[in-house]
Amino acid sequence: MLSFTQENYLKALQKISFDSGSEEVGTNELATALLVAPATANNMLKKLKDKELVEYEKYGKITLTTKGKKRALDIIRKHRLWEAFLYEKLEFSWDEVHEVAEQLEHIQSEKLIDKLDKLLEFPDFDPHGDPIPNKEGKIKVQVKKTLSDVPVGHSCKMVAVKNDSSSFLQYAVKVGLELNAVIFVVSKQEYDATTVIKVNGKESSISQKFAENILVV
Amino acid sequence: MLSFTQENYLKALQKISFDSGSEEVGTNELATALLVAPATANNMLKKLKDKELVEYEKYGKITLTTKGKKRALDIIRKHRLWEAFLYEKLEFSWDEVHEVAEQLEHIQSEKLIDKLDKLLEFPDFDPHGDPIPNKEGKIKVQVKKTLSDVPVGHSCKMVAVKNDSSSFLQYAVKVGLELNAVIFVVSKQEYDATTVIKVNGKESSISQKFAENILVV
DNA sequence: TAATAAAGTTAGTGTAGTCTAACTAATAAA
DNA sequence: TTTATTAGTTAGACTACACTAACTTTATTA
Repeated sequence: MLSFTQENYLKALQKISFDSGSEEVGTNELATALLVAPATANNMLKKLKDKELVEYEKYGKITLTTKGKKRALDIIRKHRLWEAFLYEKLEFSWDEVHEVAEQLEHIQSEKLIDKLDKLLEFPDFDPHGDPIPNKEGKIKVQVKKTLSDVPVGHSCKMVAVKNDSSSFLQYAVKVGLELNAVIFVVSKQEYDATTVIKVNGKESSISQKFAENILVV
Repeated sequence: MLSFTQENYLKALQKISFDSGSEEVGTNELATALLVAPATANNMLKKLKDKELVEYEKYGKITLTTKGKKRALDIIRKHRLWEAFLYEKLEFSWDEVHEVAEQLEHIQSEKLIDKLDKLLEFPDFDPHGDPIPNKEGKIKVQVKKTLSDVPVGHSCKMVAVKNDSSSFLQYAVKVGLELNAVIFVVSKQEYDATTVIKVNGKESSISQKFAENILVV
């Protein structure tokens, strides 16, 4: 049985290694992600090693074991299914789902998750466009590029965001962006790549930085 | 902010005083209900007193303050709404809802509960027939008698159970009983009040003890 | 390659919630 | 009304998770 806290450590490890594209994670990196002191993370790592959830030697890098990865993906699955539920069934907005799902992901009940999955008709992606792992931990991949890659005069469909911060999400909502929104690229500034887009007939000007955080197909 | 554990203490206090019909609760009684040692309960009581959630003097009885009672009813509200959700929307059976609701009741999000309430169309009772307090902690009462009070030859409708143990609930399911089931009292033994009932055309013989735990109108 | 900076570890503390063992107060029974 | 029983309390210890301060190892860079 894993504690709440231990589940969060596994999830953070999976998220960091996924985001960085590397299996190996450092202690400080983990501590920063979890907003704890490095000593705290170090301490927990010993326990996770005893439980054979991580591979880790003194002064070395941390990797999840197969078992650890399975558990982490299971938590991520629950998190994203709950996000989908809040968005689809309870009228939560895009930027509100994450916080509540952080709590709901720790509920222990296989039946609950299976039924939720069924109620939502087995979704492959959550409201942020992130893939929902299936029961075996398999993830559907979708080829994505960022909005900044789309040439002037072309259209695309938004499928995900790279950034979960609520300020980012709220700004996205403001310019009319939501999952599956159709975006037309009107023009692009040569100098700093500031882009004018049209969403639902409404034109907005967005920075390159913002465009790089919008994933499209 | 209350911890998980502290919420459970408040809920237990409310439940005990409701069940016994008296405001006053003893330390051992509380400890027994929570499956902890009396010393543990005593220890926690001091903290709850500091937070002005309970009234309590050394060697005296425990009562919830207005503030404590409000918090307790809020948790009970959440518990019962989740039970209703699991039963109505996720195909959980009668005897499965309690365990999962014990976890879900601690989720912190007013919006979540309001939306859940709306999704369920503002129910007054949970799947066990227990009343769901409204946002202000008000409870709808329903006049109830037990199945053992119904005379031979009469019918009644089941609205609640007095006992939540899973063995009891499973036996209830076995004889065809569920919320709103129509029960016809076929006959009653003079000696020990063993009763024969008919539910959905199926006859079963039940003990007096069992009949006393079924609430009907 | 030696000095410095960054990353990681250890030791010692604190808080929340739990326990057992030993005690005291209140209540019931002889 | 004295004694026995039950209820409640205190003291001390343990585990999980967090911290800070001081230290060690590894990596960087001058």
